[in-house]
Amino acid sequence: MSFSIGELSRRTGVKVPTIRYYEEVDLMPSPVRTEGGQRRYGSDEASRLNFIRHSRELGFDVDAIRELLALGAQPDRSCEDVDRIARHHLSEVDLRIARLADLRAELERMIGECDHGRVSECRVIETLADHDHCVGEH
Amino acid sequence: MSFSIGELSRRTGVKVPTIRYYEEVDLMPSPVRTEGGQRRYGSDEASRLNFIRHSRELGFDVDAIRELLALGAQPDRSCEDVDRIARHHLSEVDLRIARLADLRAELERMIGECDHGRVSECRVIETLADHDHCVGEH
DNA sequence: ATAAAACCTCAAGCCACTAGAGACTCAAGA
DNA sequence: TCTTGAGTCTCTAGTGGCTTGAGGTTTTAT
Repeated sequence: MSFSIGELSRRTGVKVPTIRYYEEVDLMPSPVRTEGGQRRYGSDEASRLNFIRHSRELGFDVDAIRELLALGAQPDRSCEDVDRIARHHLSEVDLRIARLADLRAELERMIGECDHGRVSECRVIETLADHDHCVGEH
Repeated sequence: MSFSIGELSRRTGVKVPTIRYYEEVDLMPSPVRTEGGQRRYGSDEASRLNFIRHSRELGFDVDAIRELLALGAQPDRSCEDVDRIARHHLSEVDLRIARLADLRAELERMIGECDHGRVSECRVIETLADHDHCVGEH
């Protein structure tokens, strides 16, 4: 019923030092301790940690997760705010994708222009040196 | 012919503390100083800094830029290595785009399933809590 | 009883900067 | 020439989300 931090780590896939870090930044509560001072966890903590891990995998930052956890603890509340946080995050992900796509295009164009000759006439180096060679903006 | 760090900043769009930081990590050489100890730059430094800025905008990390700068300084050399660095970076960008796209799909699905009722039956919260609700892997 | 594995705390490191404090220098105008 | 104020200097610390390591203690299995 009660297990160590190593076992919690195995169950959730979150590394031991990371669990301690989450405790430090108050994402995880301070657990009970054995007489010798070691942490002992139960299934509630495992669920919470799974929630955190999954949220992190989806790219939510620690502040957003804190908010989501707080909202999750109020079951009767409307889930409007949850939706808002998720949508906000989605729009940020969209932005990052768009920026990366631009960048990718620029990189590919740059690489495509290289004739594999000498550095002195390398278009990659030239493009990096002079922003004016670029097609889009970044 | 010789200008201050603020002027260099204006010409390149790189912030003053960032220029000093680049000097510290040896991306930029230590410039000459006035008697009073202020940095003075010339157009070579401005070109180099433009190269750095543009490379950073394209997402190259500091180590890659150091390599590119070193290669750029050897004009007679084949630009094979330049190509390799750029292609390597392109493939990493592709990876990031792919991961973000997966994530985006997951987020959108999650948001789409929310009926805007109470938190207790919120699919967003549920999905975050339980990885098994997910379609792909991450 | 002992040995090994797991655990503890605390501090520092990572990346690429950014911010702020407190002191100094420089260029332009009076 | 003097003054003013904008710009510059160094140094330290902070950011996010951890990771790594040292040096010591506890737990567990034999």
